[in-house]
Amino acid sequence: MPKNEFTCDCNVIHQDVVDKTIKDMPDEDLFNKLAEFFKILGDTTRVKILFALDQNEMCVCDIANVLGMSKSSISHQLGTLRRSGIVKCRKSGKEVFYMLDDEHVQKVFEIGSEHIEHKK
Amino acid sequence: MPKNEFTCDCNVIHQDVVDKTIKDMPDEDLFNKLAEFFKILGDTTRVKILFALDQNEMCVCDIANVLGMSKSSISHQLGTLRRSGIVKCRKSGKEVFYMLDDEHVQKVFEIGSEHIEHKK
DNA sequence: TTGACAGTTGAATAGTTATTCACATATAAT
DNA sequence: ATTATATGTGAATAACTATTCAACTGTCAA
Repeated sequence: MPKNEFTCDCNVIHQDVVDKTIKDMPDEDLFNKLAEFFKILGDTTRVKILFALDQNEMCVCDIANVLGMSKSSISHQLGTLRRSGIVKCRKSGKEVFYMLDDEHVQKVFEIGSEHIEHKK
Repeated sequence: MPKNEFTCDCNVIHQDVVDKTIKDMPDEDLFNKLAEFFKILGDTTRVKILFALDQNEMCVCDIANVLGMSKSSISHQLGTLRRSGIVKCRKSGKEVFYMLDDEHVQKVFEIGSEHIEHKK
């Protein structure tokens, strides 16, 4: 069994499994995008915002009040969520209404909740 | 409309929506656990490990070879995944085989992939 | 036009975290 | 016993990020 000295610091122990797994691994790009998506969901504030927006579209001040946080903080997070295509917004006078823009978020939340319930 | 000066820095604009949303918000604890779960999935290395383990149980060296990373780094990440109840392991001589311990991970991956495909 | 307010944004700070390094432990083989 | 190897782990570093702060834009009303 050859040592992969250029990629890692140990021998391949189960060559067949390693080869087959490497062959079946998707592109780096997919892994990066998947991780990015979950990273966005991996923050308590953003999870709360998304949960709230799943019930009603809301303006920044409303969300700030629901979460008990500053407008600025909420606005920063909404920017992050918008840039990643998870929420979208609609302007109306001085207010900006945010809403979900991704039906997958609800599903992922459901399954995440199942995971939590299961691990109790 | 009263100013919530102790919780945020702005007025409530849509009192009805805010009240209803606050009433329907789950416990802080659920949000924290959800965010924790997604945070675990929000790292390229861990996503790759989980994808690999979804195909075969593998020892640390195998995973290190598949990902082209150091044993130590992989071991640290496996520890994180194990502590969060997403993978489990089985010892066999000098080797430790890791495998998935959560059927929700596959489902969440599927939906995450759909999200990515959808956003192209 | 002036003031008030909704929202945005860049910089700074504080906290978190992934990887590396060095070392420790455990098991198997000689 | 000794050596080699498989894995684990604490500390350190570097990179990343959430929130705050201060300033700014845009819109409405007086």
